[in-house]
Parts: sequence; structure tokens; C-alpha cells
Amino acid sequence: MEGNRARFGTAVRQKAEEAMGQGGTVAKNYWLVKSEEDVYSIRDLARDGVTGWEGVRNYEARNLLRDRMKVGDEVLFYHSNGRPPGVAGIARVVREGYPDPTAFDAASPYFDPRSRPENPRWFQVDLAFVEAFPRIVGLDEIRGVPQLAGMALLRRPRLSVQPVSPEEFRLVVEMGRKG
DNA sequence: GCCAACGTTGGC
DNA sequence: GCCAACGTTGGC
Repeated sequence: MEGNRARFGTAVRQKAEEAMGQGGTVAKNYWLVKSEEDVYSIRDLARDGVTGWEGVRNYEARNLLRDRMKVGDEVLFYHSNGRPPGVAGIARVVREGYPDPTAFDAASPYFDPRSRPENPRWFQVDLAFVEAFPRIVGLDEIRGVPQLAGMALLRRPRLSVQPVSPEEFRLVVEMGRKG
């Protein structure tokens, strides 16, 4: 659902790499974000390099974007309404939560007059392209793996930004890289 | 602050 | 295109 616009990438990417090189007093976190394949796909992210993850209008997802997602965190990129629906690749957080400008824009489909610049209601992060899998890790396939039964993807339908455990992340990536 | 109506998500 | 699940809104 998150429609999008490209943003400059070099400075934020450098910041991300610096943060990751800081020697890890804080463990990296993992996430999954959903996007409708025909609205904004992993191919669009590959083309853009970096994008603002705008348009999220759910409070639980908002809280994760605003408070929990950190530079360097890795993100499974999920195609909802895909053929098939499934995880298509990996992105990385390169800018932490900041007010979603589309909420202030009356011309945007994500406009929300209740969000004011002096008291913003909706937040976004910037995500950078990392890789596209050679194949989609389908929702049905994920359902079939016992170690993935706890994924929020299966337990929390409709939540468009959600946490993923390190083990879940590792497994899904392994599946996706197998052609 | 309850909860029915409403709207959205997203698989099928 | 259908519709179940479920989050949000708003009347009271």
C-alpha cells in the first residue's frame, strides 16, 4: 500500500554503514514490511535505491516505525497481493523515524488533517535496497515451515510493519536465495 | 469507556 | 470480486 518517491541515497547510506560499523553494543533488529506488488515492488526499490516508507496508517505499525526501527536493521520485503504473495527480497533501514510528509499533503492519498507538523501523528523510515531474491518465498511455503509458525505474518494478518526474529529472518533469506 | 457500524487489508 | 478478520471511529 505504501506508494513512494525516491530519495538521495549517498549520505544516509554512509550513515548506515558507520552505524553498523560501530561494533554492536546494540543487537540488530529484523522486520518485515508489506507492499502491494503492483503499487511498490522490490524492483521499484532496486531502481530507486532508497525510498521513504510513507503511508502507513496503523498505530502499532507507526510505533515500530517511530520508536523501534534503527539504522542498519534489516527488513524482509513482502509483496502483498502478489502472484504469489510472499517475501521478495531484503531492504535496510537507512534513516530512523521522522514525520510522514504525505500526511500533511492535501493532494496525497495518505493525507490526514489530524496530523500536524507541530504534532505529527504518522511516521516513516527510509529503506534502502539490499537484494532481490531469485524467487519469491511464498506465503503458502512459509506456512509449511514449522520454525516459521510463530511469524507475525501468519499470526497478525493486516499488520503492515512487523518484527521478525533473527532466526526467522535467517531462514526466510536462506529459502529466498535458493533459486 | 463501551461497542456497533464502518472501512481496510489482503488472500483466495 | 468476494468476504473474513480486525482495526478505527464515533454516538451514547
